Amino acid sequence: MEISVVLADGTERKVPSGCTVSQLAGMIGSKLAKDAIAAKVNGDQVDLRTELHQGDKVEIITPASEEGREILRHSTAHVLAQAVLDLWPGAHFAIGPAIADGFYYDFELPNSSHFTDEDLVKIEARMREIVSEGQSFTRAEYSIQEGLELFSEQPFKQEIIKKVADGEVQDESLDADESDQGVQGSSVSVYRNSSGFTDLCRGPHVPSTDKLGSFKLMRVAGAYWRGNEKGPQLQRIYGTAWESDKALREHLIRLEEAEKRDHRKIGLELDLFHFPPEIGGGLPVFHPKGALIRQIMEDYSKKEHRRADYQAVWTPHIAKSTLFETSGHLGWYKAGMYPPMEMEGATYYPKPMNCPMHILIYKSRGRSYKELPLRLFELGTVYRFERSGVLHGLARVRGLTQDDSHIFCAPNQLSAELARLLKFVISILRAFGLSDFEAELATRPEKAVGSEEEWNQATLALEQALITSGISYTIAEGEGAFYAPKIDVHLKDAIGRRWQVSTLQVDLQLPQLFDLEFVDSDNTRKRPWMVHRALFGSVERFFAILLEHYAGALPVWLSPIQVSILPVRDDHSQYAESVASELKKLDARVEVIPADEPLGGRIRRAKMDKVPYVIVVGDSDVANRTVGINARGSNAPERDVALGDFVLRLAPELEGTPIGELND
RNA sequence: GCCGGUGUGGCGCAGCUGGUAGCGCAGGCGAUUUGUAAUCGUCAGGUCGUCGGUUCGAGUCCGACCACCGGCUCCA
Repeated sequence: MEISVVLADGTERKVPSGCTVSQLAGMIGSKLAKDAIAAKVNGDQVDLRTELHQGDKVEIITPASEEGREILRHSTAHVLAQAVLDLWPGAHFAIGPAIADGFYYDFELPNSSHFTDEDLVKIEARMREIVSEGQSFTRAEYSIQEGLELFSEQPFKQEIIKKVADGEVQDESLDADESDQGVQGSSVSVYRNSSGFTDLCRGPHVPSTDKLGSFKLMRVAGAYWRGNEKGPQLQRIYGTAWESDKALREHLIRLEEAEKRDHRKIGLELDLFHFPPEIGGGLPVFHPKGALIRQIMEDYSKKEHRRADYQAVWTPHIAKSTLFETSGHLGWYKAGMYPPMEMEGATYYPKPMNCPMHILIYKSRGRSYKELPLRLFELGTVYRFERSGVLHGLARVRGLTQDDSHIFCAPNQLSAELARLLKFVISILRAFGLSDFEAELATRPEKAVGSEEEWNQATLALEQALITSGISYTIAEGEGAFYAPKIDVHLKDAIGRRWQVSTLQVDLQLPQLFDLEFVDSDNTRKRPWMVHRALFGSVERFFAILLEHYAGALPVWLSPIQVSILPVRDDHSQYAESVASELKKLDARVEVIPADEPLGGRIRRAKMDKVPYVIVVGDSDVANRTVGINARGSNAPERDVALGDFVLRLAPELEGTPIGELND
């Protein structure tokens, strides 16, 4: 008896009935048979041992593919669990999914002991033994009851099984980690190795551990069970796994490259900022070059906001508790606020957000519909009491400056305003050379103020704006701020990392809490809607993103020093100065480095400072009014370029900042 | 905040099982005047994160705290 199956390329193939995926792979080619680790049959991932049926669409999965690597990583996570359970009898294991570039597994060790870095070495050695033993992975199905018995010593596995069995959650509402764990409706699937190690798992897995091996355990970390801070804290081991040693090596090199881009490291090397412990964690000081870059960013932001009809305002850093009581911050955001200060019988708090202050400006007098949308803008510095463990260079600090604005508009203006705003966001981010965006629409969280209907209204307006703008977005259920749904704009930097930058929030609460109103054209009083928005997110975080995106080599217009001029000998310094003053006419930031050190050393230093143009001038340049140009990123100097030509070349780069695209 | 790790001159590091700190770069000074990624010499600089403890003696051992790194949770 023969059946026919359809291969990935669409061709049909006759195979004997009862044929497995693995056998099919063998018929297609011996290399494929060797490489195959799993397959996709009619869209579902399955093991190689799976029997084929008439009409099945079959796609063989090999390691060097996204799906293949995911399976490798998942299987390697199982080997990790097996190794840990071997080495720590009585250990409990929880979940162990594949993640980007690798995998992890969560454990609870006996006597609440912890893994150390040395343990990783031992575990990895044990894992390599398991791999070399070539243990097979075999799938089996059990009833819920059998599953509970099988894992009677494993409370976390039991919890996973029970949670679904009790109907407490629907399968589709499980988060990705848990839905990988092999519980579906009334049965559980488990994978058993030939050694006897058994894990709850949906699969598929590689047929045998000897398909694995290009992996490395990276680190241990604490992780809460089910992400619940109040629940038990487990010991998580992270690892990375690849289809080949070469791919593994390349990944490790990529990590090293990423490390070199770390803004904290670059900040130190380029002398931009630091975090004095004397001041306190998460509170940076900006050195002259860093402050200059900041200033350029801020100046650009201010200019563009003016062009987009925002009005600059300025507000203080602290306010009485009553303000934050009215705004609700003391009710909802107290944990994020710095502790209060008592003064003359009043209690003052450093502001965690600028909105209440901007609202007071709105309220300072009656407002007419003619003024709306009213856009108040401030580079507002706020203080947030971030928990010590979350601080991360400039990307997560306790004192930050937001390019913050609050827009007050009539309800019927909202969607046009949001669409305009998204366009503005994109134009600003693009001006900084960032172009890979994705938005997230964050909806009502569990803990929220305001009625469901209001939330729906606001969320709808945001979604409408997203659709109009054409920017791709996903919905983040329940991720909104307590007072408002929001659009968060994420961007991808040069090496593919995601950062959250801009945020747009439609707030229906604060206008009510502060009883805001405007007089409409029909002479009735109406409540405005309010939009909170920050485009950089925070100046500090955006600064960090730029440094990492450009690996410190900022575009010319953002570079603190744009041109270094190096006279070859002392007697060229007069000419060097004249070149400098020529460039300064263009507002270029120029330095002349005197010839009291050999040229090679001075060039090296300027290059390491990532100066965009290193100019060398010597005898022939003095004679002919030329320069030697070393452009950043090029290792071939250009000699004898006419000074005038260099000026023409530099001028547009100094401008750098594209004019914003907003002109409605 | 929680789990693991780290903390030696401005920066990068060495300092073995406890016997009172070294190197390179950077910095000062002097010499060198140099055509494309490190000129030579010389000088100075550290109560080894802080506080407490063990010890005849602690950078080395113990404890607490602070800061940082990697995660978790949270978030601009």
